[in-house]
Amino acid sequence: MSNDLEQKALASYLEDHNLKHTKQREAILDVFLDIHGHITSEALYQKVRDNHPGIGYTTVYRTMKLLCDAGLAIERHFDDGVTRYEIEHEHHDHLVCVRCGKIVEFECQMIEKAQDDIVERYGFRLLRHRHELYGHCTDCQGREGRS
Amino acid sequence: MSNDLEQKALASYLEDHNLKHTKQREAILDVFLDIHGHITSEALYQKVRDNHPGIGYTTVYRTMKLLCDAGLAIERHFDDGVTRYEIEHEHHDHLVCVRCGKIVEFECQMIEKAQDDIVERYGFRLLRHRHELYGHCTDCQGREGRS
DNA sequence: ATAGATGCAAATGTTTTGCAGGAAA
DNA sequence: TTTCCTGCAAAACATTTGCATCTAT
Repeated sequence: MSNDLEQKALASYLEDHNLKHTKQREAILDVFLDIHGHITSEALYQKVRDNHPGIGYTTVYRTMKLLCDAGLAIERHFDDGVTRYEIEHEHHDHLVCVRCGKIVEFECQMIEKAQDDIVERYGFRLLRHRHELYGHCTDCQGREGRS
Repeated sequence: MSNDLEQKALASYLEDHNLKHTKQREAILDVFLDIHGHITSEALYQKVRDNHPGIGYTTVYRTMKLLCDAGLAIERHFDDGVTRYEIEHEHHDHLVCVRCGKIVEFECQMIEKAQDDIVERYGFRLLRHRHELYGHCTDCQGREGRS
């Protein structure tokens, strides 16, 4: 098992919450961790089935929600109505190529700071934000087509 | 008719595109313009029905898409999976209260500039962006509850 | 007369839920 | 042996589409 640390984190989350450690949960976490990047529910389900044919769609959905609660995954929603998951790591936002679907992560202190100022100006208490830039990546510029 | 300017814009858009000017389209635009703010498809449909009981859900959806194409409305998607529409006006982003649903518009040159820098750094060509800050508004801070 | 619009019902696509059977503690 | 999980099928939910009918031009 190559993702030992995360498997342990999952195990202790399950234990703490009186949930059960099942082979499905272990398998889904394992497949998910090997992806790196931003995977859709559908694609993740397919990958899971490759190695574990018995696992159902429902279990993948439920398990990914569990992994989010456990702090191992993050759910993302870009502009195409499909849920994507990524491995939880330090905060960042996204650049999305609307032609090839490439997703690049970025991080900008100046923007974070500006957000804080805005939130303060309006008297809000900030919980989270969502900042996505949509455009064409280097490879896709000059191309006519779509997707 | 209080929204004369926009009705004329609609009329000329329809004419230019060989589409027909119907009482439904006129009525929906009129109701929409009187809203100000960010209205969901559902709420808009209800409002439309108040004054025009015959109009169907489908027509509201189709007409709002038309109004977007005509540059009179903008479609927004926040984090709750429901489409909202607002009157097209100068560019801005949004602050959303996750308790009461209040939506506040903001605009920040510094952020816009920072975005351009990021996009350039990654070689992207920017088409649009989406920037939403989620939190609790002044009125909702200190409240326990939800929604 | 005819291209285009409407409204209903049915379809869609994604995610969630009910439930009976199955596995972990 | 009880509690929690699983997988299937069905439901949910917001939106879209097919189609027969109707209407603006």
